[in-house]
Order: sequence, then C-alpha cells, then structure tokens
Amino acid sequence: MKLPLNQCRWFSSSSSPSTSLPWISPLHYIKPVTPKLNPPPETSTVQRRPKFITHEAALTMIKAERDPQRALQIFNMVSEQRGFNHNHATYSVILHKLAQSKKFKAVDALLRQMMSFETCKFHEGVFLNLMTHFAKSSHHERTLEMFFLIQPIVREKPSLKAVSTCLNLLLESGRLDLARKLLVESKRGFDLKPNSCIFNILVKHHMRNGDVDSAFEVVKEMRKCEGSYPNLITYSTLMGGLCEGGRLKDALQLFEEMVSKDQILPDVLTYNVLINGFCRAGKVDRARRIMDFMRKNGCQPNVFNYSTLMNGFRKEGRLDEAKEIFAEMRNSGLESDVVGYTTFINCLCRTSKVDEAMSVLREMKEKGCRADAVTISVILGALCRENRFEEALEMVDRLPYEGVRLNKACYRIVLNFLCKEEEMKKALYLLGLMLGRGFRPHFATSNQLLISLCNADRVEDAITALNGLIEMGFLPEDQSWLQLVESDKHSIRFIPFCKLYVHKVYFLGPALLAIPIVEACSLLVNISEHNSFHLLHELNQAAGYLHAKESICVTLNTLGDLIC
DNA sequence: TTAGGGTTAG
Repeated sequence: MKLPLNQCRWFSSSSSPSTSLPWISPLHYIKPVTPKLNPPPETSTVQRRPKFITHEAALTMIKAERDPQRALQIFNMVSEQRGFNHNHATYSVILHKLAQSKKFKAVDALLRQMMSFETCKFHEGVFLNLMTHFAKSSHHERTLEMFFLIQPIVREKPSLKAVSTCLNLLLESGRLDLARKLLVESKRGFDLKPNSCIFNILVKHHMRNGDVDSAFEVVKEMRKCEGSYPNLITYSTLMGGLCEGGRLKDALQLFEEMVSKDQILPDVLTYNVLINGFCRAGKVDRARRIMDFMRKNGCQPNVFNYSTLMNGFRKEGRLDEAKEIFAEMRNSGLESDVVGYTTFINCLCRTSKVDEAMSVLREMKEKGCRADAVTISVILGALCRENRFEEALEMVDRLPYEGVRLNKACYRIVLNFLCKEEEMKKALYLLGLMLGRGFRPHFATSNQLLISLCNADRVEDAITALNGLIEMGFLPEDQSWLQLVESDKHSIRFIPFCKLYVHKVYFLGPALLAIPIVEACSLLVNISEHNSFHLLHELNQAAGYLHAKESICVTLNTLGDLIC
C-alpha cells in the first residue's frame, strides 16, 4: 500500500503544521546523528537520510554509468557507507568498465586494493576478463600478468580454463615467448596438466602458421598425455589446416580416420570445413556432394553450410546454381541469417541485379534480419559500379537513422568511386557526412580528393576539405601538399596550414615566397636553426624565379636574430 | 569469458 506523501517516512512536506521543528525519523532514536557532524539545513525543515546503497543497487548504477571516471566515483562513494564492503560482483563490474575504457592505472590501483585490503572471496572470472582487455590493447605482458595474479588474489590455483584463455590470447597475438612461459609455469608452479582444449589451441596455432607437421606432432603428444585425447575439434582444426594448404585428399583421409579409428562422428562444423575447403579450391561440385553426403548420414545442413556452398558457386560465376542453393535452404525450412542474405545479395550484385538485391534487402528488414555493414558495403559497391551515386549517397545518409551501423568501409567504398569518377560535388557532400559522423577517409583517397579539387579549380573547396581532414588527424602527403601550394601560388590561402609543416622546411619555400614577409618571418620562428639554413637555401633557389630577393634579405636578418 | 565453420572492401 502506498503511503500518503505527508506520512511517508522519508518525506517531509513543507506544508507540515510543525514547521519550527524538523521532522525526525523514528530511526534517529535508535541511531542518533551527531548534530555537529550532520547539521540540518537551516533554511529547510527537511532532513533527508541518505539511502543505503546495496550491492545490487551499486551494480546497477556502475553498469549504467557511461563515464568510467564517474563509475569509479560511484564505486568509491558506496564503499564509504558504514558497514559496506565491496564484493566480487562490484569489483568485477568496475574493473570491466575501467578496462573497457583503457583506464589501466585505475585497474592497477583496484587490483592492489583487492590484494592488500579485501577479505571477500574473488573468482578467477574477473582475471579472464582483464586478460581479454589487455590483449585487445596489445598489452600482452599484462595478459600473462593477470594469469599470475589469480593465485594471490583468488587464493586458489588457476584453472585449466584460465590457462586456455590466456594461451589462446597470447598465441593469437603472436607472443610465443609469453605463451611458452605460461605453459612452463602452469606445469612447474601449479602442476597443471594440459587438457584437450589446450592441445587444440596449439594445433590451431601451428595450422595457422601452415606448419602441418608440428600440428600433427602436438596430436601425438596429446595421445601420450593422460587425460587428453584428440576430439572432434582437434580433427576439424586439422582438416581446416589441410584444406587451407590445398591438401584436400589428406583432409578427406583424416575425416575417414576420425570416424573409423577414433569413432568420432562429424557435426555441421566439421562438414563445413570440408565444404569450404572444396569451394575454395574451385571444386564446388564436390562440395555439393559433401553436403548430400552429410544429409544422407543424418546431419542436416545449417545456414553456414548453405552460405558456404552458395558462395562457392558465386565465386565460380555459377550464379543460377548459387540462387538454387539459397532457395534450397529456404525449402528446407531454414531462415537465413545476415551472412546468408549478404552472400545471396552479393550473388545478385555480381550479376548486375542490384534492384533485385535491394528488394532482398527490404525482405531482410521485413523479416527482422538487420543488415550489417558488410551487406551494405556489397550493395553500395554494386550501385557505384553502375554509377548510381545518388542512390548510394541516399542509403549512406539514411541507414544510420534506421539502426544500421555503417563502418568506415561503407563510406570509403562510395568516396573512392566518387573520386575516381571525379564527382567532386558528391564527394564533398559525402566527406562532410562522414567527417561529421567521425569516419576518416582512406589516406590515399584524402590526398586524391584534395588534388582533384585543385585540378578542378575548386581551391576553396579543397581548403574546406583540408580543414575537415586535418581536424581528424590527417596530414597530406608531401607531394599533395606541394601540389596544393602550387595550385594557389599567388594567393596565401594555404598559409594557415604551413605551421603543420615546420618539420618539413622544404615545403614551406613556395608558400613563404607567396606571402608578405612579415607573415613569413612569424612562421619561421617555429623553425629550428638547422632547418632555417635549408629554408634559406630553398628561398635562394626560388628567388630568381619569384623576384623575392628583398624578402630574402629581410628573412636573413630575421633568421640572424633568431639564431643569435 | 577455454579449442573448430560461412559474407564485403582494401
């Protein structure tokens, strides 16, 4: 039952009849508040008692806070409450938030706190999470360090899951040195024996490096090691590696060995490795037969299998068959996912059936399957290949408002085409759009755009574009910069950009000669003594041509002053 | 957040 507001415990109405006395909570009689420490506000009769924030409430607040600094403030604030101690959950959520924002110093401070002061029970999950964050930020030593922190903070030895997670992250980053250290220490320090998962990570590593022999050596070791044995994942990984190296026959032989020798039954993933292997080798008919085989053996193909095969036909230019596969997938009662649709859309786009592709895109939307940046990239590329730039621009403009997340590739595909076709007006429009949304064009495209604008006598537009690009951290390459300055030789419009080039004094020459000497000198203040002499040389070289001897004399004097 | 699969562009 809801209490009327004026009777509510934590609420005191200003229209209360006893305005001279503050409202006192019954709790105050049990636990009086010292007036000196917490004086009631003189102007109000309200005395609010701060609500105790529970762990659950703290978790919600920290999770909801987008700013990591403020999240940490919340974390610290709640810990000041009498009787409150942070637990695994609250530490876990704040560490995740801080690591996600790369606030690693704050992470370190909290880890020290966990190690030195906290008595609650922590679980190793928080360290697995931190490992991932450090790996993402290329702090690989710290990934390994998180593994070694498990024992002192969790007060238990790390699990095999911790070894696997760490090993996988280190090997994916190419840090074999650290991976070795991890394996050695796991055995020596914690007496951990590798399981199938750990061996499989090693098999994958060797196969990715194309070292098939080492991968099979690992499998041999695996059979010798108690508690570990090759499983379906081992075989799939091996078959994938063999297929990638073009050894399809060996992959099939291994498949048979897996079934007969180890009596392991393949699943949809295993079959997909083979289907993809044959498709990549251009043997799409055999890939199709593998799919028939799997059906006959009681393994129904899934969307991955159909997409793989469809793409196989697409790559061979057999687009009607690719479409048949898509239809077959639907007839089997499967709903396509975004990759399946994208593969199909790509088939249509590659046969200049962009309108049909657009209608499939609409169908996706109707079915609640959201197109992603890859889907849109495919369609944008197709539209641009047909010079349908306005439609492409309209899509790029509209889709983010419809919840489709475009990436830099979507913008770059269109911008590259526009620059190539010298559609400068549209290119400028797109540049504005992408810069406004925080996407930077490709370095080469940016340079090309600026040069094309100058060539088209659109110097003002080039300056606008340059301003926008520079704000995003772009600096034109030397050749483009020279061309920009040259295109505006008798004007001073590029001078404001000269300060970006003080480290490349050669490029200041033409621009400086085109501006009043006072401005030139003010720029020179930023130039080192060594570079000043180079500049003087450049100016002397250019002087005859530009009749700027007088300017040079003044420059010399100025430089003389600067050098002294 | 312990190991294996499919889509674009460059």
